[in-house]
Amino acid sequence: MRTRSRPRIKDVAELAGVSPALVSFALNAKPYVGKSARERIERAVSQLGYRPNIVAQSLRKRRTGIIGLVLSDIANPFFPEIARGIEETARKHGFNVILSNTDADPTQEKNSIEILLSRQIDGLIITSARSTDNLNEYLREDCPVVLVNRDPFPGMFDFVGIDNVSSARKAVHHLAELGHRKIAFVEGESASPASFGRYEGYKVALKKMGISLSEKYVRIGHLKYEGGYRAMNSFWEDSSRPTAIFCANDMMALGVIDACADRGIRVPQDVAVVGFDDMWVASLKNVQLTTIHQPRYEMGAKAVELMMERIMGKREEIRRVMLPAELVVRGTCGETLRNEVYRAGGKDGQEREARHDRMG
Amino acid sequence: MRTRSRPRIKDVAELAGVSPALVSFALNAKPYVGKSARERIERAVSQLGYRPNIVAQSLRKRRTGIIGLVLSDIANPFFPEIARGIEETARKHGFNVILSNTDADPTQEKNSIEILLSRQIDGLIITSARSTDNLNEYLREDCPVVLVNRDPFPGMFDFVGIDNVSSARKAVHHLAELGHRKIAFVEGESASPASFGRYEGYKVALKKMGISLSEKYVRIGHLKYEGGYRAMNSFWEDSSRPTAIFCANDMMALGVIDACADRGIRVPQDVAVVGFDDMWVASLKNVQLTTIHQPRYEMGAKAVELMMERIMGKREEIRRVMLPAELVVRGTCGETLRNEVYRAGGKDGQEREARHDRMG
DNA sequence: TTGTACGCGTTATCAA
DNA sequence: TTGATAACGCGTACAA
Repeated sequence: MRTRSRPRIKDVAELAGVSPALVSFALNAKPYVGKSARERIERAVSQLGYRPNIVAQSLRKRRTGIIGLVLSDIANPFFPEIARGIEETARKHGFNVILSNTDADPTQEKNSIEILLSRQIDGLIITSARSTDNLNEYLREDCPVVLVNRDPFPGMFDFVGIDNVSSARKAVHHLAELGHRKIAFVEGESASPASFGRYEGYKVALKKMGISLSEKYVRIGHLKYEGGYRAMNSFWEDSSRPTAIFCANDMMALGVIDACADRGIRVPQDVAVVGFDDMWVASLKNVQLTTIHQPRYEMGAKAVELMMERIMGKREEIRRVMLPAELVVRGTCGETLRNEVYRAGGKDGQEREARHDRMG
Repeated sequence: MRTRSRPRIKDVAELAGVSPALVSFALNAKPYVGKSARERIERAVSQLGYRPNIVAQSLRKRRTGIIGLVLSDIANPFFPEIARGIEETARKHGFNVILSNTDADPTQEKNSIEILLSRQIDGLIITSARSTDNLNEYLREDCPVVLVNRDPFPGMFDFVGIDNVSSARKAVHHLAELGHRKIAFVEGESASPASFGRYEGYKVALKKMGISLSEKYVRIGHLKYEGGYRAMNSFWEDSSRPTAIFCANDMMALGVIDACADRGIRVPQDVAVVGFDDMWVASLKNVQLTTIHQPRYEMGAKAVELMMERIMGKREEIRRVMLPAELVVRGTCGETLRNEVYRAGGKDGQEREARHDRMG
């Protein structure tokens, strides 16, 4: 049995003996509302349990207070922390977030974005866009767009990410300094500018260390666990056996490590492995993956900050924000087993703790 | 420079030489719209790039097509797959999802729900509600509620979850069958009915196997990694050394395992460990955690199905749906190292693969 | 097939 | 300064 429909502003106005407009003014803390009227209105509001209808507000104000978040799959461990940063920061600014998964399907992505625009969202955040996406279409839309993690069309949209080239360079440089000369690379996917940047960094580091680049040490793993697993097997079967493997993400590194386990190859004694992302699994004692830490929460939070500047009309020019990404040395690169180097304090500390929390 | 504001239905009507009402009929595939008019309308729509304003639609139709999803923290590895199941299924039904994190803070939760109700959401899904939450308040609201994972007030709301008692019983029974008599339990938190159910199952299994319950084998780990870590240390320091440890979730099991690693205790040779949830980490070769598989994607999907029945007014009575949760035997319980038992095929297969995917 | 009221607040105009 | 009235945002539903 449904209860009576929700009270409207008119009901409040009648109960308080004023006009609806005055109720609106009072609720929006506008000036020029008499004290006695204000009090009667407040009483009426709480008596009726009145809550303004945000849909009606949105229609009139031409602002919904909703940000659309488009990503391929929230169940992919890379995204949840970004989403967290986005949602929490948006909420602090009085915005809500609509989540939309695209399965990395361009058609699906287009559909999602169309619907979000129909919903009159105030801003659109797209994470891990690919160069094959037709984002140009949305340039003309009256809705600010911020990209996170990947920037397939640099200079066209606001962007938050990290410097993939220099981060990858750091990782490979570290391996080289440990004495490795046969350093392999497991690439992600070609449509990902992030993955491509990491390949660049790999090449730059090799060059700087005087190591010649060889195709036989490069595989594509499509950013997936299975891809890393296959890449590792492929290295061994081709007898192109590297002593170190740098992977464009942690997922592939885990695949590499598991392939090693199946073949009885010891990590790091026989092969050093380095990943990229610093998923929370990486810090488990049974994993101890050396990797590049991506500040995912902060990426999300910063994306919303950029979005707010746009929504408030405070900025016109495109901004590209690069957050620091640091090498986290753990066990799999063979230097210091079970030694974890983290920069201390700050938001990052909180974040780490939150990661190990879970409700059952 | 903003482009012209988006076209309205009036613009389409004028261009097509018909009334706005007819455009509305045509777009909503209502019958009795003349062929020529229909064609002119379609042309006008595509020429102007018209998209109906869903906010206006929502106001008039008294339906927003939005489902609110309230959870403590999307970055907590337990939730993303549930969220995925919810979002994907909702999308298939033409609904969008607003995501709201509460940090398990009742005040924050209340705020979130109030705002969602103000947004006139058509349904509310709450995952991992606690007995301390004041959900009763929302019973009177004109908005269907479905709970997922935890059901603090059985019979008051629709619910989707698993049978925690029998699942836990299965896990403990398995350990007992392997010969263990000193089986410890690391509990989650008292406000969680799910965690409580697992404790019940633990006790039932012990009784059935003729093992007496002892307080010294029970600890509280608050569902966190650190809690599991501390619990394990506590067992050893108290000299109350169990030969097997059943944890109310995987996160705590990982903490237990890491504590073992730090103390040189071998898993499973010295201590068998069993978790609960089957997070994707559990299947890594370096983890191999025996655990109870929770069909999280399906829980989310089913929650939306229940919600749709409510929204369509097809059902009045409360439903409690219990999905099957199975024991997945891996390495940490010592029976069969590196043997993974999964039921084959079905949605679950897809899900597993998706889990190992990630965009970089 | 069209005119018009309506959903529910906000904002501009006007009156006291 | 304080308040009321009416138009408006944009589609939809119903009577005509």
